Amino acid sequence: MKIGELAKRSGLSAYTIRYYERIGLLPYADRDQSSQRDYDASILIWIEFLGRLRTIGMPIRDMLRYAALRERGVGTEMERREILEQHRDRVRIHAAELQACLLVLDTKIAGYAGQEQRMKDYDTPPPERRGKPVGTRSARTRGH
Amino acid sequence: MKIGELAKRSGLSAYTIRYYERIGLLPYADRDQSSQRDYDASILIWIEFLGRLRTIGMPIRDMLRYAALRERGVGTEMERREILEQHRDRVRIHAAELQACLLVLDTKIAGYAGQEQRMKDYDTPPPERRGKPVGTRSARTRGH
DNA sequence: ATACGAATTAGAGCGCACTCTAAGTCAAGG
DNA sequence: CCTTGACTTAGAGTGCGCTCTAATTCGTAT
Repeated sequence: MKIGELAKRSGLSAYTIRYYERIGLLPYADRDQSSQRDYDASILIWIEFLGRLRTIGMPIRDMLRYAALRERGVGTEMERREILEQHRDRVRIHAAELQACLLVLDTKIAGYAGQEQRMKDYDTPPPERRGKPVGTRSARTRGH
Repeated sequence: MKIGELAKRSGLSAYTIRYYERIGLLPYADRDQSSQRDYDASILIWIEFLGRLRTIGMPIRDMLRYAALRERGVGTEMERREILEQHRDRVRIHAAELQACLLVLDTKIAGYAGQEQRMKDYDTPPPERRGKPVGTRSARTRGH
């Protein structure tokens, strides 16, 4: 399979595939006689897995650590598991924050819906409106 | 309240507060005689709300649309609600994808856990290992 | 008086994850 | 033969959301 075909099948662009190879997320691909990459379908499983890591927001630097361990193969299972577990736990926390925010948002939307035509300059309708310890972002998101 | 105090209370850095004002996310703040920003505590409610939008991953350009409508005040409720609803729906979809990925990840982690010392070069342990339509990222994430 | 800390501005820089350009090679079809 | 289109490389550019620098001005404490 050449890169165009892999791009179609994986959903990544050819640019991204080359980029991933460059940085080490994808293993260096064999080239044919005219130095074009020739892929085995098995790479799709790895790309699919990477896609999942991306969906859950794992930074590329962590995927790289994982990819490096995977290349080393046997004996690296524990470390790989740890990477996965750590990120999973971060995601669970983030997902909970997300749900909390969605809940508040729904209340606000309901507020707007219940107002239809009227409403003054209130930006925060009926419910909620104490407010003291402000701030919602998670530790890993904040940079300082 | 000066910017340092607001920074502490809001969790944003002073840099970020100035940046938000610059781009229009925060209203232009009154300055005192020595042109230092002087904030009213009420701004915290707005910042808290922005924090929530950020937590749910709303891009700044959408927050800006919302902020502009809010500045215009009365008569913009419907549009504001639409912005919120649209993003909420996107987030719900993303959250579902997240859950699906977490599930698969948990299976994989369990696989590693159940292997402890052994395991060959399998990167994808016991369960799963068909694989055909690859690709997990959501429409808004993909750029092509 | 002066030193300190906290603020101001314009604008540069950063980290991330791509995304694209330019210039060139190559195989297959008309 | 020659065009077409898919590929190759190195490296530049993009969009996002901050984050920081430099130079300067204040108000306050010693």
